[in-house]
Amino acid sequence: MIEVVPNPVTTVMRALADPTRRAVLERVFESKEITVGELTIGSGVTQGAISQHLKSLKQAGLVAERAEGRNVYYRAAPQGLEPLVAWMDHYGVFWRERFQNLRELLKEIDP
Amino acid sequence: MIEVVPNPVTTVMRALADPTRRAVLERVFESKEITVGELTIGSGVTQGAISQHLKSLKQAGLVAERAEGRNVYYRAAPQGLEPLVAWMDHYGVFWRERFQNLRELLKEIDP
DNA sequence: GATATCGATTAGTAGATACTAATGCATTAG
DNA sequence: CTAATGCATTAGTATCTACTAATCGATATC
Repeated sequence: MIEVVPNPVTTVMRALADPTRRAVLERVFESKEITVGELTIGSGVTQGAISQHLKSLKQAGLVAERAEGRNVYYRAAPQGLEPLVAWMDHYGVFWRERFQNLRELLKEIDP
Repeated sequence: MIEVVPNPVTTVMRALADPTRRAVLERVFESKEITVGELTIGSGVTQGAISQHLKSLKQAGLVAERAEGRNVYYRAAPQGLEPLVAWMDHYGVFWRERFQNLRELLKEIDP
């Protein structure tokens, strides 16, 4: 089954399917902004590999970038996860399972 | 970065990353129960391929099976998506984005 | 019992993908 | 101006993956 241009769900899922890449994304999510060099440290792979992963993540719409001098700062783009949320939503799993948590959360935020 | 046994998030994401396999899962989700033969029809791939995809999905905990005679009936196992939900939950994306929808949904269910 | 059907499994293959090492291009520092 | 740093990109490689075609075991049908 050929998809000439993969649909957004596929793109996002594929981006998240690799543990190294997901680890990169998680670090981006946890920091307000982070450079490629910082991401490389402790990643276990080379700087080139990190740049490649960031490219995938950017294409998937999961991160955004800002160049400043010779550094490039990456930041999270959580809207990129929307296709995934929509997919799960459609298959119903979500609300039913998380219902209780939800209710509590709503109370906390707006009692 | 080696993961001898891939963690559950990776397993689930990988299972969902392939469009053909995801299409199979979607059909399982939409039917109460469905056989391998039925899934093969209109899938665009061979019966062998479908069996292989079902194996992945089963390993990911996304489907369950029941043999009856020479047929095997597959059904959805939505709890298999829990690792994905948990992952998204942890990175916060979920609630913030869906907040409005949520609120409405809650009202409908329990006004 | 012989034959057909269902589904899993296997071997083989083409293409994808995650990585490294090397290089190139800016930008900053000396 | 020259050297060093930060990041992207490229070419090359090993491994993984999605598929087919073929086969096998089990169950059902004739």
